[in-house]
Amino acid sequence: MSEHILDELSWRGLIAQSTDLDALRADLDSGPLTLYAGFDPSAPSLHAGNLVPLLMLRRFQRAGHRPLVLAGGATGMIGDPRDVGERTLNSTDTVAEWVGRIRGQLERFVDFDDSNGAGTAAKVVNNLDWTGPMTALEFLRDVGKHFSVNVMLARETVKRRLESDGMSYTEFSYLLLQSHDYLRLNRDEGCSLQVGGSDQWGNIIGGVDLIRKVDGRGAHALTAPLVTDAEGRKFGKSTGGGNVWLDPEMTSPYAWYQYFVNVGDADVIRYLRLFTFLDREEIEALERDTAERPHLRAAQKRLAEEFTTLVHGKRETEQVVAASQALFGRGDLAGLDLSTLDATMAEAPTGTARLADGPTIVDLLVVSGLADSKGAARRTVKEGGAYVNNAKVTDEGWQPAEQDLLHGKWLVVRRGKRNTAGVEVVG
RNA sequence: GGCGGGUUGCCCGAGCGGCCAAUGGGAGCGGACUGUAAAUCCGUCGCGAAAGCUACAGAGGUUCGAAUCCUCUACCCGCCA
Repeated sequence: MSEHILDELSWRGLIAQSTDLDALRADLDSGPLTLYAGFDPSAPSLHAGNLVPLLMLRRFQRAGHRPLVLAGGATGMIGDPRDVGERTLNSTDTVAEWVGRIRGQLERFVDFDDSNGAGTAAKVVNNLDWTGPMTALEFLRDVGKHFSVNVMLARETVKRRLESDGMSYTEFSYLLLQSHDYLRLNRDEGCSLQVGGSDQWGNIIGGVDLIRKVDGRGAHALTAPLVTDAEGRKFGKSTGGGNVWLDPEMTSPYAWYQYFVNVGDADVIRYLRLFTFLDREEIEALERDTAERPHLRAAQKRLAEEFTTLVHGKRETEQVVAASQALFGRGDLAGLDLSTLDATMAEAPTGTARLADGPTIVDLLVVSGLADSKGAARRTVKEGGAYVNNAKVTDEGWQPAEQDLLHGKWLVVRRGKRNTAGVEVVG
């Protein structure tokens, strides 16, 4: 008998808040239970943080339960209130396009196969399907009547917003929409557990309350902690700024891998528990490795490899691992054979330059995307952070010569310790 | 609808009509240390080689000169109706 799903979630650190866990356990044990998590299209792609609840659905599915993945076609039109301020509404077209893209990503993480007859095949739903046709009067009478403004005003986010820049009625209503989703899925799909990030707790509980008030039934809620790094910063905001996106056009697989291979020691073990399916023994072994032989970065490499495979597939992962080894290994770049070099450059960010134009190191840093402007590039050189083919360049006017080109066409340009790119020299 | 307050660089936030490309903090970036880690310390932080250009919600105006004054517009906040 394998470990109970709730026990697994517990040691992985995936349980932040919950309704009665014993009651949930009893329901889980009495057969396949239907659960859901929702994902709003607030961007054209999911980001790494979204994977915590998404993978949680997968963990439940592996344990014999049935996941519903909800794409927030309706809630995405409204916007979940956040602490910082009122959101700008996205156009209907934008939301529709983003829902489509996110839906495609969601589908990759759960299993739709029902051939084993266990009744655990996943299903994707879109809350626009039931929210869209609802009239304002229906919404106010059937949903709104069950919510107390007094209670809503007491919510942390609402309080903070009222103290700062206020909040529109639109965003204030978000809770009702999500609560209604849970009610609908409870009725139509027999869904009795909603999971999400801990910032969703209030919204989830709103649904639990609504189900009890309207249908007199109990429902469960479970949240995972928001992923932050050891400094408490919101996950995915460090390293070059910006989110780490699933869409390979927005965050290349190479960049994704690099992000996770650079995770700090203080975070890596926790991330392994949150983002991978490695078992407890394996993670504990990596924890010992990190403590005893930190310079080998075994845990970081394993995390990056596992997580990249999960998101971008095995083939792509092998390529970015090879590329990373080529660029960061101690091996001499000149010793790489052409096919390895070409393959590496296919993964790394690259730019092109013409030798005839007499590009300087400053130009190379800019065309490779390593520097945002010539001024920034010049600064990098001045600060001693510029390298070509692993050799430091200190002269702003330095220009590559024919014999600098690897295999007659590549220059490997680096800014600082860990930002590397290729420049293909033509003509 | 009335009255009052606000809108500054990635974020927060200061800013006397000239000395403001704009104080300070955070983030970011580079260096030293190490391990493509953390912490720490140092440096840096609109674009441009420079002249200069673009910037302080938007549009006009006053002035030799405006982020700073005036007018209108948009958005936000508060109080009153």
